[in-house]
Amino acid sequence: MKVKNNRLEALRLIISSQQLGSQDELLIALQKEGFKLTQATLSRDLKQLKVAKAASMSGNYVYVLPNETMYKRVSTPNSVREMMKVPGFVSINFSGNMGVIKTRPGYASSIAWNIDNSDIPEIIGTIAGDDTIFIVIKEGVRSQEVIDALSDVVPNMR
Amino acid sequence: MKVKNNRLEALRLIISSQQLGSQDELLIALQKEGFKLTQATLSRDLKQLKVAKAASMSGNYVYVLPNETMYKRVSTPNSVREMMKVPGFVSINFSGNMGVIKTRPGYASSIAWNIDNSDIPEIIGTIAGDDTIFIVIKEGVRSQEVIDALSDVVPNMR
DNA sequence: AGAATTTCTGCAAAAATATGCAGAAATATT
DNA sequence: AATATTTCTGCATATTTTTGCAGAAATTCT
Repeated sequence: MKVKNNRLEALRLIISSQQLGSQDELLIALQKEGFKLTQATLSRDLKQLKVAKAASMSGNYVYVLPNETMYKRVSTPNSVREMMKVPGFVSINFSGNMGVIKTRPGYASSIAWNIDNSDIPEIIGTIAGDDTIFIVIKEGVRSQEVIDALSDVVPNMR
Repeated sequence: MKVKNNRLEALRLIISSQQLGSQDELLIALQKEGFKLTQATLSRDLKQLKVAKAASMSGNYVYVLPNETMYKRVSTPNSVREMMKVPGFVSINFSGNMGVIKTRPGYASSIAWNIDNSDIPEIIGTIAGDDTIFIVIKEGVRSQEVIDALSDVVPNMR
């Protein structure tokens, strides 16, 4: 849907450049750009973009774009959490039979080496760049199984 | 003021370890810790801590702690697009949930950087060699949607 | 193309959040 | 210690945000 995507993109641009503090303000800014929508739709757009509202230095509220960091949680009994403790590890996400690990710059190949040399049957192979690792997962294996296997097998991952 | 500072600290801890989605939930968590306060006060505490509420991956809302990055603003609304004006794009093709971008030699990492930093929700990660970029596409997203999103940030895409 | 299915959106109402005000509590001043 | 000053908080209410629902628009399937 072309219109909506454009609108989301515009919204992102608006938020990344201006300090607006209510949905009404955002709404007006969007309408100034030629988009026609209600506050309800805007609320949904914001939810989809994961835009957050926080207090600013100046004592007002501002809408802010999301980033990795803000979703980090500590001490949850989740194995992904455990993996966060690996030096350089940033995040892991899945799509279909692929997994993508994000690392701090320079860490990808070292982490990928650990994975390769752990003989995890759920993983067919990996390829590493500087801060990203691609993982190809065996057909029919669920992502949670991969996460479990990774946090179990890979040495010094926790 | 001892009590308030302790409360703010506790609030921070709670938010950094749990995923709570409304002030009432936070309120309950705080009360479980022995703090006595109303929603109004909590609202003020959150404002002071600059805690933000954003959508989570799971479709709910979560309160998140602030970080530097989220207050960054760019000078002109179009600067993102400006930054993307990098020559070198050659072609793009898809297979399953993967995309492959061919570039002129040496341009891949620069274009991939632009893609990564434009926060395109349809793309969960990229990896770049010298003249090739691999892209992993979010589950359920069609290739045309990716092209649409990319054409905003990669010049000469179509 | 036409039907079936999915996504999107406005409306209206519910739910959640922010805030003016006045008194309470804490801190500073004399 | 008493008084003045600043900070904090609850109450009640205004404001803002979210959402169920039903129809519209778009997309996918036959």
